[in-house]
Amino acid sequence: MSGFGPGDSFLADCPARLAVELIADKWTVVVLYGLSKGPVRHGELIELIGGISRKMLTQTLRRLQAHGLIRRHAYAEVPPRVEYELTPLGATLIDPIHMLTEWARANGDAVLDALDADPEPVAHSD
Amino acid sequence: MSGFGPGDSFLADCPARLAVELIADKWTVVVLYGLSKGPVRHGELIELIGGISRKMLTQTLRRLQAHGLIRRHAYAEVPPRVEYELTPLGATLIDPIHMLTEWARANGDAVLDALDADPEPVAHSD
DNA sequence: CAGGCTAGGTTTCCGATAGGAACCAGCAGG
DNA sequence: CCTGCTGGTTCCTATCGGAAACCTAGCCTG
Repeated sequence: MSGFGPGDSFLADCPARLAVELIADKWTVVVLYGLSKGPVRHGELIELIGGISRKMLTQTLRRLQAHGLIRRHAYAEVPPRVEYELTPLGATLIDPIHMLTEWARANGDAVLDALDADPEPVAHSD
Repeated sequence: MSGFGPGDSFLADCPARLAVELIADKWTVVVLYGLSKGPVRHGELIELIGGISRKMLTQTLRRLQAHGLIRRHAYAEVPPRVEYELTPLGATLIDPIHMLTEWARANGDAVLDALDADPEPVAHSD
C-alpha cells in the first residue's frame, strides 16, 4: 500500500505533470537560475552557463517565454542587444530551484560517491 | 554584472550542475515521487506513472540506483517480484521535489494560461 | 565605398538519445 | 504442451542536441 489516491499525486494526469515536464530539461533549470539575479543578455548567458549552444539557449528561452516564465526585451540598437528577465511567475520558480541546488550542494558528493562505488548496480549472472 | 562570482553559481563547473542534470530528466522526478511513499514494484510504477514504457522505467531506475538514490530488491519468486525503494540519500530529494510539485500545483494554471495567450512570443517581422 | 566587427538568431548536418513494439526467461497452472 | 504472469532487454526509428556556418544590420576603419 503506497498511499497514492486519485488526485493525490502527479503520477498520471494532473497538471503538476505538465509543469514537471516543463523544467525536466537539461537546460531549463540552469537558464532560470542564470536569470535569477536580474536581466541578462543572450551572450552573457552563453558565457555564464558554459556548455550550452546558441541554438539550445534560444530554444530554451523561447519555451520559457512561451510559458510565461521569462520576458524578452530586444533593444533596437546596433549591435543588437537582447535582455531576458524573469517574470513574476518565473520568479516564483526560483525558490524550488534553490532547494534543488542546495540539495545538490549538500549531496552532490554522496551521489558521485555512489557512482564510484557501484559501477554495476545489478548483479546479473550472465 | 549580475552578481555571479566564481563558485557562486552552478553555472559552469560546480557539482550542483551534475546533480541538476541527474534529475533534469523527463521521468526521474516522477519515478522518485512514485517511490516517495514506500517500496513499489516495477509493474506498479508502470501503472502508477502512466505513460512510461518498461524500457524507460528500467533505465531510469538503473540510473537512480547507480547514483545511490534508490535500492533494488529482487525476490527469487515466481512470478518474479522486484521492489524499488528510496535510499536515505534518495529520501532527501523528496523535499525539493515536493516544492516543485507544490509550485506546479499553484502555478500550473498560470503556465497554461501563458501558453494559451502567447502562441507567438517573438514578433518577427518576416 | 568595401570590408570587417559586433551580437543575436537561424540553418544545416550528423551523431546520440528517447521510446515503443516485440521478444526472452522461468516457472505455475490448465 | 501451451499459455500467462513479471521483469527486462533488443531492435529500430523519430526526434533531439551540438558544432559550425551563415544571416542581418549598422558602425568603424582603411
